[in-house]
Amino acid sequence: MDHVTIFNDYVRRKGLKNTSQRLTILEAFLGSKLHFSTEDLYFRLRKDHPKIGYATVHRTLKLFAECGIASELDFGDGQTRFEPLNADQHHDHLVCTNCGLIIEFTELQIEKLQEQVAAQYDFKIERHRHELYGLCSKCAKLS
Amino acid sequence: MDHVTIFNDYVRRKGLKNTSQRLTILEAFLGSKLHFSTEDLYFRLRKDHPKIGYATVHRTLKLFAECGIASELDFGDGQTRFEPLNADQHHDHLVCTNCGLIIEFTELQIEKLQEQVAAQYDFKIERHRHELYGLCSKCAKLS
DNA sequence: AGCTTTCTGATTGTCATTTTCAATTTCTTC
DNA sequence: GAAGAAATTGAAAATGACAATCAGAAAGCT
Repeated sequence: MDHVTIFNDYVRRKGLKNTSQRLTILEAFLGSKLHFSTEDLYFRLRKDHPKIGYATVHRTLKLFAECGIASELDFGDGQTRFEPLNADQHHDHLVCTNCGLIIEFTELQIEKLQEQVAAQYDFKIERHRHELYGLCSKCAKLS
Repeated sequence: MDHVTIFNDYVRRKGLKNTSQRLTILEAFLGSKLHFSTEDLYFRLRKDHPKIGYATVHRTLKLFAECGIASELDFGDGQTRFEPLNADQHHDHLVCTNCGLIIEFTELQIEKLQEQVAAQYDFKIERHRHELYGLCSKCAKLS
């Protein structure tokens, strides 16, 4: 089931409406580079769709997160970022504190160990956040 | 070396001053329950020290983080929390999304795997954030 | 004690995000 | 297709945590 279908189902189920803005934002969202902020997407949309307001972009991205096709990222710089979410493959992030580069990584061992930790405390994990902050290869060499 | 000594050394080294407010806040900080916000500590101090302002509490907690006796926690609810930091033992957190309970955990295996992931990308980790969100034992039973 | 520097606390500023609200659009039901 | 109820939009204002400002107060060196 692709992102568009999931979104449409969600809209129908919740009694929401299909608007041209939502469709436009959805397309831009899917065709976007990863890890963008509301502002990023707003300015990108502005070229072809100058009438779409910031609030609408913001509300629609929250809607995407709600229905499970986007995940919200918070790298602690005061800006929420979004990325399209694929149900089947989870990943976490390395964040360069110097140049802002973001690398995605997958480590199944860590995921398993997390589950073990949670089990130890009789805790039911809904989601997690795992980010490694530091210097990327290039920035480490410069300093 | 205890927290008070570290702080005093830092103050001396940086040419800062020892004030009664800083001492008061340091004592409250060390005697505090874990994972509190600036606001929490401010209101707690207010009972015995009504003259200490919010800004001073805020600046002093940042100072603690700077000199390494506190760590700043961000659980994504829009409030920065603080906890006294012990140099020798790192831990991460389980956060109950229902009741707000916070459990600390340590898992050396995960720390090691993190290092391996970083090495793979030639990345130099400065710090990390690892949080598991979900339902604690009690809240899982209620729902 | 005098003097320079830092600190304090009330207030104001900042900035991303969220809410408001009137006008518009969607979508069901005749 | 038109009418009406309900949701949506976009501009603007509100919110809220955090950071900065600044005049008066305190610290600490000589």
